[in-house]
Amino acid sequence: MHTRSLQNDSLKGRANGAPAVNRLLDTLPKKEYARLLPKLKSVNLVLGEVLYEPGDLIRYVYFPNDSIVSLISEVSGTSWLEVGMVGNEGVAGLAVFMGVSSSPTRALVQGSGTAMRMSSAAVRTEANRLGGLHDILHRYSHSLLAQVSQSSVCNRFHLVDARLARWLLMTNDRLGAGEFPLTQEFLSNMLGVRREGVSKAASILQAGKLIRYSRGLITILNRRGLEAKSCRCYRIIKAEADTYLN
Amino acid sequence: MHTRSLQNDSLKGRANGAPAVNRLLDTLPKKEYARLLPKLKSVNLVLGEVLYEPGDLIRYVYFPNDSIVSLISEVSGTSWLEVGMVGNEGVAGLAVFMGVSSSPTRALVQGSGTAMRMSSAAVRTEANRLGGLHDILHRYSHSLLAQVSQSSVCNRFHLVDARLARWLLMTNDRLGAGEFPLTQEFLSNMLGVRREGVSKAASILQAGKLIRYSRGLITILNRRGLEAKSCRCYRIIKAEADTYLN
DNA sequence: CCACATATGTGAGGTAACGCACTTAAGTCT
DNA sequence: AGACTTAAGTGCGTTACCTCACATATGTGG
Repeated sequence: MHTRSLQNDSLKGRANGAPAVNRLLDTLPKKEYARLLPKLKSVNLVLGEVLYEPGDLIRYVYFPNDSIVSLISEVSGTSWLEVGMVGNEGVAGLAVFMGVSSSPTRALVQGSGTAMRMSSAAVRTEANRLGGLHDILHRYSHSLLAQVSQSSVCNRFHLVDARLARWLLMTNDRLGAGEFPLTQEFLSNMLGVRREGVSKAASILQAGKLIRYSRGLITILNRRGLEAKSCRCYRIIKAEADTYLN
Repeated sequence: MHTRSLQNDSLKGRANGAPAVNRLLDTLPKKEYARLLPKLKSVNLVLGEVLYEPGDLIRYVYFPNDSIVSLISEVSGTSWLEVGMVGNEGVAGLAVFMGVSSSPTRALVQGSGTAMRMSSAAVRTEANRLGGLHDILHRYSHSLLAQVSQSSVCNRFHLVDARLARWLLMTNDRLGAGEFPLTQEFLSNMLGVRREGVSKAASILQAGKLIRYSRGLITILNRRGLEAKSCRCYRIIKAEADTYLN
């Protein structure tokens, strides 16, 4: 739809100079990681890029470092909703590990950055080998299911400004940066509300000095405040994502 | 909350005399099934029974035959929402297979019937053995994630009567029976709407001669009509659940 | 600098669902 | 039979969000 080319300032606003690494891969024993390394390739993901469409053969699986991938579902051709968010705590393309070659959701790059890419064939091989990667992918699967479940509840019950706050916090956690390019139009597809609804919600957050935004660039001014404004879902999802990594 | 004891007429209204079996276990090669059999025990699940609470240690994993288990999430102490439904196409307690000992959702028996029960310890052993069960549980994980994702979208966008129609169809598919005991109060917790909302939606369906209900007993009168009334989400979820079983 | 595209703000009218307070109906218990 | 409990229907004011139709910015390219 709008896979528009976007700014190449993906590193702008990075919180610190430390290179972000995929935390899931980072849990692996050195030996196992060394074995996987030849199969991993670092790639740049750009905002708006589609990694795979629903039903498409998934060619690669992506372990984000400082990028973010949104898993989104379509409804009736016009509306969209993000059902899951994947950052350095996880992997996009889990279906392949599960022995399925496609996914019913679309994987859309929602935050520019780098990711480690592995071919689906290599992932399938790894899926048939017990060990560290196998185990951590299992635990991540559970974590992702928990995230999607909690988001489902959140999308059903909570007000748009609270959900926007949660979403910004989750993005901030994964992107590392406190400033990122995102239009309200884009956000409306993530939250499953009209653009005008995002406008209103964003105004509320800006009025509270929690964020600042202008023409597709959002800056987080007050994380604490955002956490207070967001629903408990943020903490619940974060807790689940943090603990599975041990 | 209301774990009220319920009627023992769980077999009433069964569509046909054929004993329902868990389709997931049914895909296993005879040899593997024979190996698992000693670890499986047939148990009766009764409407309202809680198999595990959020955070609880999960002791057993359940492969429903003709029973149904709802996975539900709590919001702010008062509201509930079903995030997933498990029948003979799946298993309740997948977290154990994923190497996690508890789940953030509550597993509530939503349709009485039998299930095959396996201890968590046995499941953990099986999880570390590649083979048929391992593979099918992988594919089921993907299917469940798809279901939860699609439900999330559905809960966000679709009208209560369409969602009720979908829910009744999904229950009908899993329970086999065209008649089942369920109060509107119970349904309101599944759909995440007020009891009055269920009352209104159910009236609409009854006015269209699609269902009949009275004091906690619902009868499906016109499946075709229900399918027309429900949103496309029903077909999408069903397709995903049917194909993963090959 | 000016046209133009894109991003955002706003207001009016509509609606599905909520919250609340009831009533009505259908079983159950003694 | 009568009291009681539980299930379900109804009406009303409120609300968050939607739909639609604009107005107003803020960049960008010729």
